[in-house]
Amino acid sequence: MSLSHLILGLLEEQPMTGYDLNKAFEQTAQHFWTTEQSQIYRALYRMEENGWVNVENVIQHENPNKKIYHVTEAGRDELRRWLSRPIATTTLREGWMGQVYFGGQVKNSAVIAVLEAYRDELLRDLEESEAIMTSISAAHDLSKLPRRGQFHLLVLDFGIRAQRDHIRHIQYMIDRIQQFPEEDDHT
Amino acid sequence: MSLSHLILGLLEEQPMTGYDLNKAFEQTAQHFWTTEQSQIYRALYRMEENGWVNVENVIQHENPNKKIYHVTEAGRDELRRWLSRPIATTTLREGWMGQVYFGGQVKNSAVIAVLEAYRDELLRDLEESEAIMTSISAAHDLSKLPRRGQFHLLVLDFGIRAQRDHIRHIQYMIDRIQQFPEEDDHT
DNA sequence: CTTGCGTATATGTAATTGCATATATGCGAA
DNA sequence: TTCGCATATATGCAATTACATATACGCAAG
Repeated sequence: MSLSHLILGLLEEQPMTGYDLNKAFEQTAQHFWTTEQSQIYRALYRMEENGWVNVENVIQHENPNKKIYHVTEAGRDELRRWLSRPIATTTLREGWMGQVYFGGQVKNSAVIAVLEAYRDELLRDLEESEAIMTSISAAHDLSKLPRRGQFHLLVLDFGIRAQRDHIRHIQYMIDRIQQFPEEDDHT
Repeated sequence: MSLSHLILGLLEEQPMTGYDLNKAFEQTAQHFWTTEQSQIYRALYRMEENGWVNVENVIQHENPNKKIYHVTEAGRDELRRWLSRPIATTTLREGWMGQVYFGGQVKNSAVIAVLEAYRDELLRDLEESEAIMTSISAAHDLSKLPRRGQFHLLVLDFGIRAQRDHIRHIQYMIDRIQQFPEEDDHT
């Protein structure tokens, strides 16, 4: 259950509410983890049960009351344990590769169309990431970022590099498929 | 529920049993999809309910009886629909990136150790894939593979290229982290 | 004065998953 | 003859997920 760990990481940097966490996932962590808003609240509930976080109730007047979550000592321990744990081999679930793998069952042009649309979508994502990177570079002296920020930026940088390669490889596949026969040669 | 579609793809190429499908996933499809044996049987049950497949009961004497699954016309339709469907944006769940993202909360050496172990594991996987590719190249005249096989090989090739880049990027991160300060500079 | 938006937390529910376990056959090795 | 292995199918169960929906406050625009 890694969602709890990611939340732990975010809360350790800055105590916040479920609502804030959701925004953080949409913005900051979007490059490696997507989740539903409802999962965040359920995870926070479990984490509180585990004693990883505790709640500060804040009464507000201009907005609904809110609950700010703080990491406990036990939570910090768990976070550090997770951070040093060998990376769990992610369960591979790349359905799109299946769509190429079985491409022999439709026309080349169908596979190519699917891959081109995918490539274009990835390109849009890439441009977004690059824009974020550009705006960070403009706003900060990168060499003077706090240590924490250097790790954040490293992940963003990795994401951009990986995405570029990924797009390149998709294009490579498109080019290759263009040379595939439409039907088997039965000579 | 993409598992059913992958099963559909495999069965369309060759009718087989749940047991065979499990082996196919372990061997052939390992590069883009991992699943539990139990999920395969449950998926087959659902697919039968949907009318995507039907069952041929085979009585055996040297081994337990088995059920060979065949794709129906409805299943073929569904398969072709899936193959031409826009690629669903995979839910990102790269927990390991979180381990780097929050690396500021442990020592550089801890993050590096985690990444080095990950890199080595990826290298072992890569070598396996390359060995498979080599043995296929040795056994077949690649230019004379049936169309279906060309798609299979393309995916394997893509997997190898992506894996190589991935390892390269992991190494890049390691090199970068080696230059990170151990603590923030409070001058 | 009512409609929509941003803030804020939460539940309902069906599907799906991971992981463990049960069951059964026949073969070959110790 | 007993043990393990490959073959073969299946269930139990808790955890987790996706997706939809409910609730509620205060502000600003029309």
